[in-house]
Amino acid sequence: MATIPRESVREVLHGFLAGRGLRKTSQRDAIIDAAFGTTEHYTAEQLLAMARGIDTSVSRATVYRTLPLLVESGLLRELDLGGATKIYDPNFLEHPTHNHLVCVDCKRIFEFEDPNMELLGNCITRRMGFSPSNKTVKIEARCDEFQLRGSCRKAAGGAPA
Amino acid sequence: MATIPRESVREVLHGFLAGRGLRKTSQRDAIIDAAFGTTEHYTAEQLLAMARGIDTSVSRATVYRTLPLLVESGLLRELDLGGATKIYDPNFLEHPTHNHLVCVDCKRIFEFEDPNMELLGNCITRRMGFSPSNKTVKIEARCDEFQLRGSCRKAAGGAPA
DNA sequence: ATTTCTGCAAACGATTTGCACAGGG
DNA sequence: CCCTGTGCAAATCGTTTGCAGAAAT
Repeated sequence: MATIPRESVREVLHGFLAGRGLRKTSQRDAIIDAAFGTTEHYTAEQLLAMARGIDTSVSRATVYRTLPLLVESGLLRELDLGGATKIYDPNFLEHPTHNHLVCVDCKRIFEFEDPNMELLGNCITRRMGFSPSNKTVKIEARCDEFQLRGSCRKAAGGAPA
Repeated sequence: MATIPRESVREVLHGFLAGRGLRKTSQRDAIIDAAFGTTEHYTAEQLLAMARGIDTSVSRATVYRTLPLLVESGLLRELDLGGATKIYDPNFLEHPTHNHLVCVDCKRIFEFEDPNMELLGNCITRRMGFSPSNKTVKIEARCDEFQLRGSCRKAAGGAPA
């Protein structure tokens, strides 16, 4: 669960921005560092708080304007897990094909990676006459331990919703 | 692709409402008939239009208040396909485990059903110490035909986004 | 110098809600 | 009758955007 060196992520993004004629700014750097300085999921609002911890001048608007850039760069992934707000996941760099299980009891999000799921998705897509571009699997499930004990200790690996 | 007889869907929902101490009203009936009188996907706004085609007195608020009931009854499924608005899918009655492929070229939504996907999802869930409750697979993909010809005829089976 | 960025605050759009009356049981 | 359901319009809430000044190239 090690974080990717901030430096290299920054460099990649600086290249991405340059390629689009976009500029390198201190606010964007703060947002980038905040976005990839954790392996937890976060919302736009939470990212704003984290970025402000690095540079107090970062505004909400800039966060909302920067997030789509990070997503388009391919380094950050946007998740639609059902709630009203979008959730961002910085872990696709390390685990490009992982997916999510949401516990309906405690609402925590657990990540999983499964090569069979990946292969099967590709097969189905091709069989339908398409070329795979992006696959999203969301599993909602009840925690067995929670059912038995009324509480669970699965905290490790899971992020609160 | 036949629609389930409206009558039986209505009866099931009347039972569901009664079980909760909720009442049968003409507006709810219009919304139910509209919701299950098609196999196309729709948004809340589109359902409002369809319901008004049956009973002009149906209001937007009632549609928004009724939709969660239909979803909770298990007859209607809410989809988060990435857009700003939620999409509703009345086809889970006939195909309880189907999933969706969204064409990134034409934005159309195609449904598919695959028993292996179903089994694999269950396996992964159990392996993680959970009991499956609900699985959602969304595949975004490029249409091969569109890539070659610049247009495609896959309309059949697909609903426009 | 030229353009892109930024913060602010107002605008937006889908959805939710308070209210007073209508209507089901 | 009692209590839930309804339409209307206002309120919410996450997100987007117009603007004028600030900063990067």
